[in-house]
Amino acid sequence: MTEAYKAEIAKLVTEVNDHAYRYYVLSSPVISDAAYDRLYRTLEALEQEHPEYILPESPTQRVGGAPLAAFESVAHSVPMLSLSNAMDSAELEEFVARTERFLAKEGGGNPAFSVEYKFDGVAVSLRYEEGLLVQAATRGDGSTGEDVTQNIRTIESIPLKLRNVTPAVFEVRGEVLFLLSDFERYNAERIQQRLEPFANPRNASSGSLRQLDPAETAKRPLTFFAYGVGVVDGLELPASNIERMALIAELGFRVSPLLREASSATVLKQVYAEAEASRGTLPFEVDGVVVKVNAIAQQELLGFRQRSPRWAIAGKFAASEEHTTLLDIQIQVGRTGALTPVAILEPVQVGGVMVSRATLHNEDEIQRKDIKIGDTVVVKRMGDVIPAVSAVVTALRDGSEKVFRFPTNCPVCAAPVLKEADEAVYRCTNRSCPARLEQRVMHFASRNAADIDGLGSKLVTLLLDSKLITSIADLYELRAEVVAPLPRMGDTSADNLIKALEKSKHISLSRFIYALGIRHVGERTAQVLAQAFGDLATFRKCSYEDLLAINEVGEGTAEAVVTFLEDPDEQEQLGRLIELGFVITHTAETKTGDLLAGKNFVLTGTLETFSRSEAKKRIEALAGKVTGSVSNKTDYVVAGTDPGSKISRAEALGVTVLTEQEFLALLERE
DNA sequence: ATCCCTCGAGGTCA
DNA sequence: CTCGAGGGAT
Repeated sequence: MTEAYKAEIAKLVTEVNDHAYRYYVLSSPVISDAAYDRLYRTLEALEQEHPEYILPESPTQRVGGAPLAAFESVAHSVPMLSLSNAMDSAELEEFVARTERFLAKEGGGNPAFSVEYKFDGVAVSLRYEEGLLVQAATRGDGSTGEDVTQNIRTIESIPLKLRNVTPAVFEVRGEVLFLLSDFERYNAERIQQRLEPFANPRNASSGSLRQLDPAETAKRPLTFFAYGVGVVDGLELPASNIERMALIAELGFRVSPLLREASSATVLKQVYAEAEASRGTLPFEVDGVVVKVNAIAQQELLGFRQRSPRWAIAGKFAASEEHTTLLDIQIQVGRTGALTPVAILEPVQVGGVMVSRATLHNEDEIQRKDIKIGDTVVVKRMGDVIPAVSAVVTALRDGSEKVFRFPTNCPVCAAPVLKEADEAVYRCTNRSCPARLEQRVMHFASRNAADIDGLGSKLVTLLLDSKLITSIADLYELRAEVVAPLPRMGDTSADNLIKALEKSKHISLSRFIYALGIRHVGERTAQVLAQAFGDLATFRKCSYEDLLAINEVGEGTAEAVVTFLEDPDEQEQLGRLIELGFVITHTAETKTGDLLAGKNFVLTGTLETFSRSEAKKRIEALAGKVTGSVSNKTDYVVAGTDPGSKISRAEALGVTVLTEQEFLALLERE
C-alpha cells in the first residue's frame, strides 16, 4: 500500500521538476504559477507523511542543512582555467591568425570558431554522480575552490538531477549571476528592509554564494548559465563545442542564447560586433564574447599555456568611461622597489562601482598622456575591472593645473631612486627599504607562496611597526603571548597565527623559491628552478652558468637569482629559516595532488624533457598510473620521438595520444 | 618578431 | 579576483 505513495511522490517530483525546468530554464511555463504552487504543496504534504520516500532531487530539498562554520576546500580534478583577452576586433583577428598558424604547423586543418556570450558572474563547477548533484565548488585559484553545494542547491535553474541521462560522473561548469530584473527587484526589497543595496550584480552574486547560511542564499534570486564540462565519465561527448553546448542544454541547463559558428575572421568580427550592439538589450550582464575553436580535436592539438587554453579567447567589449578630477598623484613602493604613481581621483561612479584611485603605471605614461594634477581626466575600467586614467580633457584646463614631478628620492625611506637603462620604472635603491620589506613579508605569506593563514597586510604592518619582526625569519620566532596584545588580535587569533606559521613550514621547493620574492622569479620560473635543482642546498649553491643553462632562464633572471643568493643578508635569512624548522620537499607540487587520479598512462618513444622513470614519477605524484600496454582502460598514450606500435593500437582503440608538449602542459596544470 | 611571465594595481562583500 | 604594461626568453 505504501508503495503507492512512493510511486506517487516520485511522479510528483518529476512533474514539479519538469515545470520548474520549463519556468526557470526554458522561460516558457505551461501551467500557471498558482497551479505550480498547488502541485508543490501536494508533494510537500505527501513527503511530510512519508518522509522515507523523499527523493534527493525533490524540489523541496533545495534549502536544507544548517549554516556552515566555514567553507571546505575542494580540489578541481580538471583545473578551471581563465581566458586570455582580446580587447578589440583587431586582437580577435590576431587570435584567428595565430590559431590558424599553429594548426597549420601541427597539421590540424583549418579552424572554425564558436561564439557565445561571456557572462559577468561567478564561475562554479557542479558535479553530478549517477545523475544527481553531489557537489558544487567555486573557481577559487583554478585548482582549488570552495564547497558551496548547499548554496548552489537553492538555485532553481540548476537541476538537482540531470534530465534524460545518468552518467557515472558529469561535471558542468558555468556562471552564477543575477538577471538584471531580479537584481533590481531584489535591491528594491533590500532598500525597503533598510539594508544597503548592492553596488552591482557581479559582486552581489559573488557575495550571495559566499553566504554561510543557505537559507540566506535562497532569498537571493540567482540564475545559472552553463558553458562547459569538466570530468565526464559514462557519457559520450560530441566532437564540437557547439554540439556539446546543445547537449548541456538537453541535460537541463540554461546556456548562452548566443551560440554561433564563425568560419572565418570576417564572420567572427561581424558576430562580435552584433553581440556588442545587442549588449544593452540583454536580460543579464555580459562583458564580452567567448570565442572557442569549435572542433575538440583541434582544441586538443592547441593545448594550454600556464593559466589559459590556447584554443579560446575572451573578446571583451569596450568599457564605459566617465569624467572626474585628478586630485593628486601618490607614489607607492612595491616589493621589488618599483615606484608606482597612483592617481587620487574625485570619486566617480564607473560601470557600477565608485572609483577613487587608479594606476598611472609609470613616469612615461604620465608624460605620454600629459597628465597634470588638477586635470579633468577620463576614467575607465580596463576590462571592466581595474580603474585606469585613459586620457586628459585638455579643453577643460584653466591654467591652475600643476605638472607632476617624479620624486628623486624614495617617499618611504628617502634613499635615492634609480631608473635602469631601458627600463620604464624607477626603483628605490635601498635593499632594506621598509616599504619593500613590508611587501616582501606579505608576498611570502600570500596564498601561492607560504600560504600563512591570517597574516594579512594589516597584521604585517602592525608587526613591523611594533618592531616585533624586522625580517621574514622573525615571523617564526613570534610567540602567541607577544602577538595577542596587538590591536584586534586576542588569544585565539594569536594561537591561530602561530599554528598557521607552523603549518607553513612544510612547503614544496617551488613554492619556497617563489615565496622568497626574487625579482623575475614568479610562480612559473620558481617551478622551473625547483625542477632543475631538486633541493634547496643545490639551488643555493648554483652559479650564473648553471642558471643560464636552464631552458626558460635568461640573463636577467640568472643575474637576479645570483645577486639574491650572494647577498649576505639573504643568506642569513635562508639559514635561519632552515634552523627554524622549515621542511622543504622537492616532490612535484601537491596542491592538486589527485589531478590525474584514476588516469592510466602508457609511455612510448623517447621523451626529451625527462627519462621514462622520471615521467612515471611525475604521473604518480599526481595520482595517475603508468602501465605497460595499451588497453581500453588507458586514458592517455604519451608519444615521444620514435614511438612504437602502441600508437597504432591507441588509435585503433580511440585512446587520446599526447605529444610531449601536451603531456607537459597536462602536468603543469598545477 | 612573438609569445608569455612577472608585477603591481582597486573595489566589493564576507 | 582580474587586467595590462613592461620586459625576458626564444
